[in-house]
Amino acid sequence: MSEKPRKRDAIGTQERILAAAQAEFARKGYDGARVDAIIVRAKVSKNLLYHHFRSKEELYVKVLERTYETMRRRQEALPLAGLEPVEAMQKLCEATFQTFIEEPEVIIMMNTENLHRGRHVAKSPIIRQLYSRLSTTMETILSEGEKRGVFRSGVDPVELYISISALGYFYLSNRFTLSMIFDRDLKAPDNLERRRAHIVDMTLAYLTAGAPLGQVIPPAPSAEPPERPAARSRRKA
Amino acid sequence: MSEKPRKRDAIGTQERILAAAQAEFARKGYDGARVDAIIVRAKVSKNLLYHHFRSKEELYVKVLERTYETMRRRQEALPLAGLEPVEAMQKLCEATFQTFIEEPEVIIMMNTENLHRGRHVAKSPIIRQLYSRLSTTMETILSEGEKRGVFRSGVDPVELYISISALGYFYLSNRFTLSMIFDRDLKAPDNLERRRAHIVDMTLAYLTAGAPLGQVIPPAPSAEPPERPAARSRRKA
Amino acid sequence: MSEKPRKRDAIGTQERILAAAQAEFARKGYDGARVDAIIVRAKVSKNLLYHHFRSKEELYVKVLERTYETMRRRQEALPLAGLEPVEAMQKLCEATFQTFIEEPEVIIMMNTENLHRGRHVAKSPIIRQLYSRLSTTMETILSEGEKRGVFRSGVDPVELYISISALGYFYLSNRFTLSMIFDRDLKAPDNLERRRAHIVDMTLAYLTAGAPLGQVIPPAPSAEPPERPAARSRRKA
Amino acid sequence: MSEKPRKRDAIGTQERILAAAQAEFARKGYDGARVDAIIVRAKVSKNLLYHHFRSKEELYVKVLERTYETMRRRQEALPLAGLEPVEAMQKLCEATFQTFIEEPEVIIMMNTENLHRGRHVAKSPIIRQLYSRLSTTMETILSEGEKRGVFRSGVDPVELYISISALGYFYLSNRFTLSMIFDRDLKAPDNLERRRAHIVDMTLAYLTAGAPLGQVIPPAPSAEPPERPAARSRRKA
DNA sequence: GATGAATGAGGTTTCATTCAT
DNA sequence: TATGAATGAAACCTCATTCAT
Repeated sequence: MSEKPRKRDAIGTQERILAAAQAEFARKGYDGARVDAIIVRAKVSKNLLYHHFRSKEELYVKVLERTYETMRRRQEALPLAGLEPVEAMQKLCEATFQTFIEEPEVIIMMNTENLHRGRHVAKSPIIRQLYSRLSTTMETILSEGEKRGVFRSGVDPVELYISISALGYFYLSNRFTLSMIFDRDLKAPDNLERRRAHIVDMTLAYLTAGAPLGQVIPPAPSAEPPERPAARSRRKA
Repeated sequence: MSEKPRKRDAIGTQERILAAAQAEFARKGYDGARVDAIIVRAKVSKNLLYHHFRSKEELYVKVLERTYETMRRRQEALPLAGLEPVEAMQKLCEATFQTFIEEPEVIIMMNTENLHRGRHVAKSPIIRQLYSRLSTTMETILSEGEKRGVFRSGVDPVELYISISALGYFYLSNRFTLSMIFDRDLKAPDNLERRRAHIVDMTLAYLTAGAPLGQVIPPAPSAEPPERPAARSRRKA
Repeated sequence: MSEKPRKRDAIGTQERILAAAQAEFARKGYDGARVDAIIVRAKVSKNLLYHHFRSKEELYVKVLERTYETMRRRQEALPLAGLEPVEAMQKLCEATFQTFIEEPEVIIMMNTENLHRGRHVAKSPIIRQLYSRLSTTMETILSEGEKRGVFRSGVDPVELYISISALGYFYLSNRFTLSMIFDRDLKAPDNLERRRAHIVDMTLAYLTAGAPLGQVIPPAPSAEPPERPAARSRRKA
Repeated sequence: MSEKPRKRDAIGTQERILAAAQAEFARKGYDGARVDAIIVRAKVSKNLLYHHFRSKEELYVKVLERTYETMRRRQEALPLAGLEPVEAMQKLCEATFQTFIEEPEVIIMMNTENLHRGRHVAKSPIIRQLYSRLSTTMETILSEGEKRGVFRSGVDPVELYISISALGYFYLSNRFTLSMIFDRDLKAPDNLERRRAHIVDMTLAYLTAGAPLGQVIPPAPSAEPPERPAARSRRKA
């Protein structure tokens, strides 16, 4: 990041271009992004960009793949093994939200891709892999919770995953209009904290409602949300 | 709507332009939209468009306001008065989801506006009004539920509203990438039905968890989701 | 040509662009031609060119069609009716050569089109028409000559037409390299004159060889080659 | 030709580059040719190409010289000595046509060079040589024919050479547009055969017309046109 | 009021060529 | 020597907007 660009360093150059492209696409979307802005940011000449990437679209696809790769990496890095189902689910919710907070390009890249009706993901084989590992994780937690009687049965893991993502993603992706409507700065640390708790709350309430062992007391938030300064609970028991 | 365009019919012309613009913006976003495509769709001359709207941006803002107006209208049309809190909340969830299904431009307009960091909503006074009425509705239902002991207390209506929206909005807005990842056609009628129920389920589970009267049995879906054929329950007690 | 461009004169503008494009394409071929050079010559802005013609290629096709149209017009303008076969054939040869001299863009446009393997002519319906009229003319002359016993029989009109064209076209199209090789300025008036006579000579020698009435004495060149100062005969009887 | 490229084999490398360049220039002309396409075809690095040839233009000139050299070689290889004038002339016509058929790059290289108004030939001393030998051949045949009374006198050898070339060159160089216009595949073997005979026919008709011994019976085509199956006469006496 | 010709600025892409490694 | 990264210049094309008719 702080290394000065070396000459004739193809990999480094490509990295710089990709980083610049990611920043630009994540600020402006595909159509709003400007190749000129990317080359300025990457400190390369226009032709060099086209030497490494055939077109704006190819560059965009590469950035998109990187975005999915980022998400996959974070999901795989989640240490859930050995946790109780409730705690594991809580950590999963928090980590999902945290990813959207810390990798804001994810949201715009996905919005952009969906604006284009998934045209590019459809072609990229890399992306399908994303869910394979996640799916296993999710199913393990759910079946363990069910076995122990703390989760209801019959939960559709896909619906649940979509919901967990939705609760954090939408909050962040639409924060500008929502902030206007509700006159509340959704990015303020306190509000992020509250949202994090709310997401966990809704998810666990859903999973434990009607479970054999009945409603669990929602746990306190995990002591340290990943990679962020300590958060304080505002939750009542 | 079916009247043929008359000359000197400024309102009709403006309407046609707005409708065309909405269609174009809702397909391509702001940057992807083309003024030329709008005039072709609206069957007007370029000059006429610029006569009625000063610029692409102003036209976009007008469409954006229309979008919010649509949402406001639908919210006001919701007949919730006199319903029990649980049923009212259920209907509110379903109606919210239904709006996103039936007015798909809402999603892209809002994504686009948030891509632009809410630059335009900020300037438009019309938009702030959206929540005023909704807020009252929501608070009425929540306090009534609390009073009757069927909802927990201390629910933040803003968080809840965001969540209810999120659960439907994200599902639809990201359906292209999600469909790829999960290999499931999220727009298929059956899947929409399941999603509708899931949203109600999560919302009510959250509200009733820890409520004095304990977990309520989630009600069957409302007999007729707005403008759609009857839906059947797939839920277990 | 000497009119100054009027504003908002679509036809005039298109004409100016086409004329400029013809000049540029006829100087440089398709790949060597520069859109920038065309707009400078036509005194229009780049965007205006693209307003009237969708692309460089479409512009090229339009010029190509014009070229064929020019040839067709000249062929139809040929007053051959009522002439003796020998004289008619002589005039046809001379007129063909004269066309290549006076419309030099014809040669480069056709060379260019053939360099591109006829990709554009293939798509243009206009061009096939070229031969229909010519074919009739040619067959009339040939059969009349045969009937009168001055031309041999069994002449293939297509081969003959190709030959008549070839004798003038190649001389002009390859005049730069030929001039080098032979150290003779092929465009000099005297040399053009000699060539014109040679073409007539070869053609008539071919047609009259073995004809019933035997070898005719080649006639003196027509008094006035179309639009050119009088030519003198250098031929021996 | 079938040797695999060795390192340090400058000649082989140069040859490969030239062959690739010839193929590329002969397909696309000078402006349409791409240096990148040449290096890919030649399987050399960009630097190597520029090491051996200073520029695209120099490379083009080298290819052009090769093209002329090819023609010169073929002309010198023609075994005309000892033949009767009529037969010699027939063989010369056929060989000329055959060269254009078998070395198709000749046509595009010359068209290209003439498109550029002979700029490069002008500088190259090699090219002037082309005609020196040809000239002798031609004059020998003509004077012998004249002496024997089978050819007319006063024939301009330059005009005649241009005509003989023209009759074959134009037929092939413009075959795409001509094929369209006449709806006849000019490259089909039968049509090539007819053309070959037609060229001989026209040439001999011209030379023998008005010769002291009168019109000769055009001879049957030479038994074996170079590298092609026997051709049959279609001519009537 | 309606048409579409005209424009300036800027978009993406290409090409021959050079040069560090 | 061989590779392919790097470059400057310029290519074709697009877009929102204005303005004569």
